[in-house]
Amino acid sequence: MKKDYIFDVIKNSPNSLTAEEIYNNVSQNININLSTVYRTLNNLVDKDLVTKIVRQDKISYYELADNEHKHYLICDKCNQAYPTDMCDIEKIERKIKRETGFNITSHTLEFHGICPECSKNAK
Amino acid sequence: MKKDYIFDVIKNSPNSLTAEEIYNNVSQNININLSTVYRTLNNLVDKDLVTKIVRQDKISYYELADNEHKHYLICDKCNQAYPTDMCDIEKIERKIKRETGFNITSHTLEFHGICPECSKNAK
DNA sequence: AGTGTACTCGCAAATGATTTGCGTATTTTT
DNA sequence: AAAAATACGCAAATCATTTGCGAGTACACT
Repeated sequence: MKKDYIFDVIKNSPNSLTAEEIYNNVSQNININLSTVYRTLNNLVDKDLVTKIVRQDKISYYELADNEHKHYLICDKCNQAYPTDMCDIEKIERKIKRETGFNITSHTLEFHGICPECSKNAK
Repeated sequence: MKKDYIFDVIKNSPNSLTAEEIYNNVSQNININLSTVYRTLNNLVDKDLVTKIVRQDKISYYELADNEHKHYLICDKCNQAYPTDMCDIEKIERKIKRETGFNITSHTLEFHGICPECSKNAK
């Protein structure tokens, strides 16, 4: 099953990948079609094995699902996403709920900037 | 100039609008083409007169630019975006910078849930 | 008024990520 | 092994957005 190849790539990647990156990677080993990658990815997401992340650039990124609540530091130079678990938004959420009555179920947070690596290279 | 019609719609709208909503609105008064709307919108964004907001649904929303730093409470029922200025992320940003060296220049934050209105209607 | 330059627009076609229909293969169930 | 269910490739469809091009319009300078 090609699903296994796709899932393996995701499991072995330290960072989130686009469907195309996954496709390129898997293609090195077997014949596969991009639509199969997308279909499989949606499948894995439905089964909560993989998390789909929609970033501001309108491209979706996929990574191994884990229960940790994470956010990303996205470097505007190299476009890499670095996960961080620092997130004290719960307080803000409580405050909003208290003051507006809006019942928050989730949030997305994305930081943009320049990663240490790119800062270094810029010099 | 059709730009004025477009800018007017944005100015007079209490909430952010999609390109299509703007197109529909302007179309009631004058003949206009969707591509003109998009072109004009990009123009206004470049001039910092209008802010473009990319939401998780991959559709862009446009609203009058103001210098206030805002975030949105997005209702998953009615899909309306309610701005909020509650945002204490600066602390988190400082912490991240201190601990990772990542130089953050901006962030995006989006809350999802059910707005009071929809909560009420659900009953 | 005449000419040149620069926008402004409409239209149709292109884009690019993602999805879908459909027919064929492959696997799983009985 | 036959039937039922999935998986897959391929080509075409989607959908928001962009772009090329050609015509129309405005402004500037002589």
